Amino acid sequence: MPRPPRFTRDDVIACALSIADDQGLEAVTMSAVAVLVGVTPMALYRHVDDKEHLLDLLVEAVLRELSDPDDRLSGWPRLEALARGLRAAAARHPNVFPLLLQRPAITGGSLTLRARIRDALRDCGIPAEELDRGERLVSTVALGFLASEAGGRFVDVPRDQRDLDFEILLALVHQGLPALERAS
Amino acid sequence: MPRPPRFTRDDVIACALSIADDQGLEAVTMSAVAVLVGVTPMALYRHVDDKEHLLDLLVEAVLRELSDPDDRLSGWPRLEALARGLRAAAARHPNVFPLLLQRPAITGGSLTLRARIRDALRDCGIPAEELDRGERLVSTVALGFLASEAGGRFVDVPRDQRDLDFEILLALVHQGLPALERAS
DNA sequence: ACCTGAACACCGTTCAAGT
DNA sequence: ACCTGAACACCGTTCAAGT
Repeated sequence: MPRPPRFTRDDVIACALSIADDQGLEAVTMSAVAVLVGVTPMALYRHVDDKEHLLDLLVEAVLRELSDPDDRLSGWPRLEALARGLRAAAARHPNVFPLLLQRPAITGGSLTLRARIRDALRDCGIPAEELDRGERLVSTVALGFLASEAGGRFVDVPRDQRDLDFEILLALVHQGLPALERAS
Repeated sequence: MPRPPRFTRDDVIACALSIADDQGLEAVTMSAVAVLVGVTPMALYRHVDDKEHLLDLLVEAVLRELSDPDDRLSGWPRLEALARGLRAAAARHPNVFPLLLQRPAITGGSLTLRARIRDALRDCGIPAEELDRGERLVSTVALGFLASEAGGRFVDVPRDQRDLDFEILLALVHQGLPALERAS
């Protein structure tokens, strides 16, 4: 007997994300998610391969929140806007963010983020053959800082100090871009 | 009846580390460690508070492997040597390394690492009031890259390219140091 | 077609009991 | 004092059965 599904994959993701935000990643258990969806844990497997898959979807959901880059910006300001958008997403979902560093960036959301970074770098004058490396360096520096911040490595550092840290890091990358051109 | 202990905390750490190296972090289960020690899982709790504590000890063990900085080096070369030493440790224990970003750096090993970085920065001419920030930035950049590398985010990037990435990252920080002096 | 109940293998951890 | 057996609460996951 065909029956209409009672919930969607997006429901699962939304519930898992809210648990992660409220109580941390380790609270994201299949049965906790199921309770929030209003269903038994086994029903989740209709929409999700397994727990690892669910975590990947969580990362995707966070990346999908990134707003499209402002078209009026170009070059360095555009790259900077990307970085600030990423930091805002990290602030909204600090518990999910460390996952970004843990798995290869091959899903849709992280691929488009990487493409956006490369576009901005090209716009900054980085030669085509250095775009891949530039993207790796920029995202490594950004994710390193943001994962540190989200992961609590800076808990004892006041907020305004961390804000300044971030600005300095941006300046560091900005002034380092010309060196990237020379690298090849 | 007093009895001599059959194993030490260091035995537990060594076994856990070898499991992590060989089969990954998720294979480090209390019972897997116990099997390798040659004892029941419950016996581990004599030497370790709980599993989280064991993971902290694992991080400590990796940090303790870092060799003392070469006294003949000073200034930037010394900082560079620290970074290369850290990368070598990450290469030996890629599965443990992502943990470094996950918890506050307040244990013995990471405190001495931080102190060494600050010492090297002072030696580079960074003013005293900027040493803390300098340490945060340097370790963030380094850990971000190394955790990315260890975590497999660069699996599809050939080794020699990653080596070059690392050199460029070092150069970026090197040339950015003067900006740090001006920050205050 | 969708969801569930029952069941399985595994996990971390406690505590009283054995030596 | 040190280790273990038994037990507990919890985990992810499967599969046949219900609707």
